[in-house]
Amino acid sequence: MSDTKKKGYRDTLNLPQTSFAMKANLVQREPQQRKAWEKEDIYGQILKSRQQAPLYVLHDGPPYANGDIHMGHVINKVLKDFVVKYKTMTGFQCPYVPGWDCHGLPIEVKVMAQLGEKAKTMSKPDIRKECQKYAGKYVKLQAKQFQSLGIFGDFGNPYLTLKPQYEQGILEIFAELVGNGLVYKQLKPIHWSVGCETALADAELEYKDITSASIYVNFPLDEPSAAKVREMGLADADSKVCFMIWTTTPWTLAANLAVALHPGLEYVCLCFEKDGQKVASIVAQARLEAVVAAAGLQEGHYTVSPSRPGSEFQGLRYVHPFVEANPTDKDAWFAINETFVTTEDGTGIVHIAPGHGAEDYAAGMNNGLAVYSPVMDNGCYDDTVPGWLRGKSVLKVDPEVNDHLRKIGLLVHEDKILHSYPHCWRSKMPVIFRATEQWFISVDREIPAFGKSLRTLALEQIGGVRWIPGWGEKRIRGMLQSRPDWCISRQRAWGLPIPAFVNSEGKALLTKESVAAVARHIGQKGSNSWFTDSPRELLGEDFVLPDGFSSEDLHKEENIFDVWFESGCSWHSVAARAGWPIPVDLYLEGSDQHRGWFQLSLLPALGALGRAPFKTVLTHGFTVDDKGMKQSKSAGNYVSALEEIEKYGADILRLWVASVNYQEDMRCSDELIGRLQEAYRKIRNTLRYLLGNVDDFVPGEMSVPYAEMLPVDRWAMEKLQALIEQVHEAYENFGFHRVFSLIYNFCVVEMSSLYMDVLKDRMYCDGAGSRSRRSGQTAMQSILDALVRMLAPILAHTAEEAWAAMKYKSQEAGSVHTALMPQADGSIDYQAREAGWDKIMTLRDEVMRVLEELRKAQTIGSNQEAAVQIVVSDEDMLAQVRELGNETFAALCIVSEVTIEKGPALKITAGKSVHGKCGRCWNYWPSVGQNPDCPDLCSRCAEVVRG
RNA sequence: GGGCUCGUAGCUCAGCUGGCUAGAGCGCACGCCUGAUAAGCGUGAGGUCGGAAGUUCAAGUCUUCCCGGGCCCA
Repeated sequence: MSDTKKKGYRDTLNLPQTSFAMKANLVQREPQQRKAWEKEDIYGQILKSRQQAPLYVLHDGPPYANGDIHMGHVINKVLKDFVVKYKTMTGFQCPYVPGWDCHGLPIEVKVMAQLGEKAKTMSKPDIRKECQKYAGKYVKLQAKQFQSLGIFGDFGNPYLTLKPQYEQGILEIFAELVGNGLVYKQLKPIHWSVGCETALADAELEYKDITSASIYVNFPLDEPSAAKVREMGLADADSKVCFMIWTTTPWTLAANLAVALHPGLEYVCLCFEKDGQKVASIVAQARLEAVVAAAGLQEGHYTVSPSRPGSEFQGLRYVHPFVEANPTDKDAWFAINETFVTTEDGTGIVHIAPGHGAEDYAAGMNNGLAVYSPVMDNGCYDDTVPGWLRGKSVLKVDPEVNDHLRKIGLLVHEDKILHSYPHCWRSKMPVIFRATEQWFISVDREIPAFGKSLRTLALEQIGGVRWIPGWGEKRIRGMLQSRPDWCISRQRAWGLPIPAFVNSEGKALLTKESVAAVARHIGQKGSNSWFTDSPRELLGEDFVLPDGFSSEDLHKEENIFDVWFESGCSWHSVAARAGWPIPVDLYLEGSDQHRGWFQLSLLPALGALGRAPFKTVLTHGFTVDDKGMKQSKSAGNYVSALEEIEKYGADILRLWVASVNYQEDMRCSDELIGRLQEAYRKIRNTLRYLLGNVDDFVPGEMSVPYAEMLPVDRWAMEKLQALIEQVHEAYENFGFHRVFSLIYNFCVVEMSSLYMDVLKDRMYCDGAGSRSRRSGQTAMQSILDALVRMLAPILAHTAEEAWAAMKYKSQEAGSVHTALMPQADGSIDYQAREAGWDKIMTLRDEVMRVLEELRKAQTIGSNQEAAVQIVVSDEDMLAQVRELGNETFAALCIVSEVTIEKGPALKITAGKSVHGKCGRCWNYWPSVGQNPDCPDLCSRCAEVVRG
């Protein structure tokens, strides 16, 4: 056998040819691509190319500058990148300035730990410098990691909350809030971290289950009050009358100033004997059973008095169990009425310590109590408590308090309770409620300029924001309705100082003008200058001090802002400063930010401008493991983002992000991500096949107009138009997983298994320049060109690679990312032919089933060996196939021959073709052997080979 | 404990305002091809739509309860 014979006619075929490799090699190839992008400043180029275009601003929420990036970051940043790249490709100028949250406890705690003992001898500015170094390190690290995902943005000039200009922006907004009367200082119980010695924001709390003491305590009434209760007929003359309270925080009893009863609930005296003494404990009737059970009282060993409403007990006085003299300058130790008292647990009588609880505080305000908090920063009692408690840590003192109560006979019952309790996110220690002087932003004070409170404004304005998904509005509304005033002060070093001064009388200086003055100074010299410069320098020489203040008697406070206030001003410090209109177009973060950044950006913007900072808020869910459970390093079901990127490449991760519905929890594991490789390969091979078949095609001069294309090519064009429209709609609605499934299904179903397979004969075997081949190439070129552009936002690297491999493109664009999205060709009415094609495809499916039978019987191997006879009853189907023509339908089924006739029922029979096999195209056609010059070829191939 | 939210084949998703025997792709099984070849094609098997009750002529689709996730809070 000669060499040519062995090779057959292979060399005479138009086989696919392309530089676009089948093997992606993403891990090697992608970094090169990114280097090229960086070299040509792709981000700058894109913006330049859109200078005159309308603006679309996605304002980045700043991640915390700490640690490596994780899957949460990947999802968030990749989704943002989808939006930015897509919007860019629809003709918008779409800047993306990434940012980092740089101040705050996590960094300070880490740095302090690193410094160890050394920290004690260091000044605040020196510690802050260490923190700054630390933040800078992680900004660089994360920026690099984000970019390794193929994200475009102004990474050379990100926004950092520690930059002087950013800080100035925060203070400018703060000045507005001060000017609008929203900022006040007050002694108020707040969550206090004993471990970190600072106030904590709600967002800094973690809830954990712990076991606490659960105690029932008798508070004996003083004699006149006890007499009144006896007069009410509730207690015998010889019994000790008490209020029975229940608490899970015995240490707060030292700060007790009152007990609260519900005015509308019925109360009774539970009379029993304790330590030989007759006791009459007042408790809510509804809690009687529970209290009896807790106290372990046996049937017959107690009696219950008639009931009286809580309102009748108001004003009755009691003796504090162990504090001898009222430590406050206001009245204390009497019964008050409060409607927050419930009968869900306890005794229906609530011990009130206004310095140690939110409701207690409110109750204290209502009833003229002092805000008494005998606990120091370190969580130990101060000197105003009884001697046996002084200096002791409130976190450890509960057993002692209980013992003491037991000794003096007032402890009715002691138990343990397992409940969820707030802990400090950094020190992991239980948090206490403690009254301290803090700065607050009021959500209920009316703002004169707007005639409404922040809360009212917020509730109004969120209706005008587009929330995706829609329930986001419900969620934030609920939070806004119930949120307390915003405690914005922290007692730490690493942050932006609250620019308040005090004089030696304790009077605070904090006005719109003073804040604005300090803002200018800090904008120039950074926030470290607060610690190094004098008040006069900070305010500026020309600042006129208000009455009652002098430069000589002016001291700087050392509170810093809650970091949420800092990031909550980014719309001003970043977007407004860049000249972008507020509200910006889009905020896009995890759904936890309804409480965090969304809400805490909304409030400053409303307080300063009276309007929301965003038009649209899009949220995504969180990654869970493959069983739907929360991921954690300790549970071992944690997926490392960096490892995944390194293992599969960025485009696989991007494709994974696109493939899942981000509005819900996203199941994530190495295996799940790995599976996307297969989808990727299918898409890549589709592009490769199309590229390979249009390699010799010059659009324009070789193009065949749609109307003159072969039917199957028109079908492909029609499918493409439908795809373009659907993909467009999906992108516009941020439905990336719909984009993915549309494109992926198109590649698998319409292209790979049908169109590309069917067209092989024509593309490979027809004359290279034949009209029929050009018809197919015209369609393929359009499909390729559109597909690459539609994929670009998702497969950022691969689309660029394919774009580069395309010899001809529809647009003059060096990078696919500067190109525009394809638009459906309005002249192609893809819906008109749909029903007809459905019939044809249904018939094709039937043929496939019959052929499969033949294959099973080993009558044929490939479809080309078969000849098919079809009897059709459906008139419409018959008409459709006739219109298409037998030969075309045969080609569509990739069989050699088809006959079709009308009959009573659908019947398909098939067998091995009786004709000879063409040595070139492998079809079994009647024309094989008819040409004596080429006895082993069909007439078509003979013609092509002879040229 | 409260607010919001999710639960359709092994996986990722469709199933609009309730209406034929619940769909797709992947994966899987079994074949085919060897001129897209660490590719390509075909056929097939997989679901009591988390569970229970109810409304209705009719429920994956509405109501209630329960179970199990997630985020946020207490």
